[in-house]
Amino acid sequence: MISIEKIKRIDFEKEGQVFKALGNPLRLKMVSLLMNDECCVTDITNTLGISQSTSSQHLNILKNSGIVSPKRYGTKICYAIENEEVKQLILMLIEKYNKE
Amino acid sequence: MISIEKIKRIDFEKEGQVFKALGNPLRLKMVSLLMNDECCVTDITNTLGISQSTSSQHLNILKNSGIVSPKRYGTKICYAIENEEVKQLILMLIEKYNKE
DNA sequence: TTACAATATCCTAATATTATAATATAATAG
DNA sequence: CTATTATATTATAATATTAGGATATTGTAA
Repeated sequence: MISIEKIKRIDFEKEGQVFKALGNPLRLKMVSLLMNDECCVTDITNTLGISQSTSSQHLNILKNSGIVSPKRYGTKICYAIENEEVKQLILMLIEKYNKE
Repeated sequence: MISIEKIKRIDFEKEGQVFKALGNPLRLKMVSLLMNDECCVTDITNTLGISQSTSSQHLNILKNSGIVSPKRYGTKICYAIENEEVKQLILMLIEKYNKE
C-alpha cells in the first residue's frame, strides 16, 4: 500500500502523461502493434490506415512520454517499445478486458 | 508476448478509457488518495483544493471507466478503488517514477 | 549536385476536455 | 412538510487534442 508521505512526493503531472499517452485508441493500437517487434513509420501508417502526418504526431507523443523510441536504418525510422513496464501495463489491461 | 490475432480482437476504445481516465493529474491524485482507504466527496474536494462540481465530475469519469465505485452512507457518498488490478497499475507507475 | 523516398513539422478546422457558476437532486433532521 | 447538508447535473467559456493537407527536412542513390 502507498503511504500518504509517498503520495505527496508523486509528480502527478509527469505520471499522468504516460497514462494520457496511452489513453488514445490510435496510440494504444500503435503500442500494441509494437509489442511483438519494432516497426517503421510507413508500415505503422499503412497498418492503421491513417495519414503519415497523424502517424508521426502520435509517435512523437509516445516518444515524449518515454513509451517508444526511434532507431534509424538509412532513410527509414523504426519505433520500438522503450521499456518493459509499459509492456506490463498493456498486458495487464489486455488480460483484464480479454478474458475468454 | 501478444499475438497479432489477439491484438486484432482488442477493443482499443474501451481499453484506452482506463488510461485516459488516469491521464489527468487531478484524477490520478484522486486515485492515489483512495489507495489507502475510501473517502467521501467533501473530503476529496477539500484535500485537493478544488470545487465540489469539479470533484464530482472527475469522480464520475473515474467511475465510468471502472476505476472507482461509490457507496452511500446516509447523505455522504464514499468512493473507493474498484479492484486490485487498478491498484496494481498505479503501484507500478509509482514504482517506476519514484525510485530513490 | 539532383531526384527521390521516408519522416517530421506547421497550420487549420473540428472536436473534446476542463473548470466554474448556477441549479437540481437526495437523504436526513426537526 | 421545511431546512440543511452532501452530492450530481447542466450550461458555458477557455483551453487542449485531433486529423489531415501542405511543406520542410533528412538520408541515399545516381
